[in-house]
Amino acid sequence: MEVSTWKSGMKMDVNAPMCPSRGVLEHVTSRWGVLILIALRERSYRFSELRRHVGGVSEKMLAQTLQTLERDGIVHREAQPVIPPRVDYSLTELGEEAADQVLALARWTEKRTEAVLKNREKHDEARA
Amino acid sequence: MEVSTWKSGMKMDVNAPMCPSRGVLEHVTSRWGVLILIALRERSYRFSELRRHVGGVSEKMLAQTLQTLERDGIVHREAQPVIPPRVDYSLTELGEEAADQVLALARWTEKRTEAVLKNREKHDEARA
DNA sequence: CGGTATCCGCAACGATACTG
DNA sequence: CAGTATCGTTGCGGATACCG
Repeated sequence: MEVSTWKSGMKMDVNAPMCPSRGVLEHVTSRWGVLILIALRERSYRFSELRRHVGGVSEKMLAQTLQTLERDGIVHREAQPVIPPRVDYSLTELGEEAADQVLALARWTEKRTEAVLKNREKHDEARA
Repeated sequence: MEVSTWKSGMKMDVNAPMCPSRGVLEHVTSRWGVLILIALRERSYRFSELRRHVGGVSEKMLAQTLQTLERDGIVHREAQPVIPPRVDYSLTELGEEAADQVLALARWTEKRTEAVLKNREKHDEARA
């Protein structure tokens, strides 16, 4: 598995990585990207609905993350020309594949969170 | 899948989330966490070796990320009392599980990066 | 070699106000 | 309702220096 193409002496611009897959990976593993993918895997959501379902995300970050994922062809945006406006977000086929992977990771995390918490306690008291 | 326990009107502190699994998820999906897990899944690495293998990471961020993952019980740190110092990093059992999930996601990303790039082009020219 | 400590700039982020 | 615009802050992350 190729992780990097960086060589010492090269100028490394992380936001325009020579390894473009790293950029894609960062989009789907981004803080809100992960939660959006998991939510949309169940069903499509409207903007505000999604904002409520994913707790703690600002309007700005939700819009921004959705735009990024739409540009990547992972999220599909369907705006209906009605008043008041109605916009539905859903996963593309590509997005469903991504969401499956992300969900597997999230499920593992949930299953193992208790173990991680125990480890933190042990580690902290060992240090004290 | 429970994504959030946030309710409107609650004070939401994202760094001490009511849903602790979100914190764990953010550690393993963090920018360098992902790449470290993938590297360590192959074999154990020494500090500088790991730094070279994961291109573009600063000493500070590498140390910081490793400490976080060690505290979570995902990475094992073994320091040998020799001169010059030698420290090896490897995955715990918990870490191997995590790395498997992350690797699956990374593999998917690599397989689909081309498709994403095409989508970006189409999306950008549609906007122009 | 394998870190820690310190400084600091800048992009990311959140809150708020506003618009179609 | 579904965003954009603006602004203020924060904390991520790089650079550098130093230590055991």
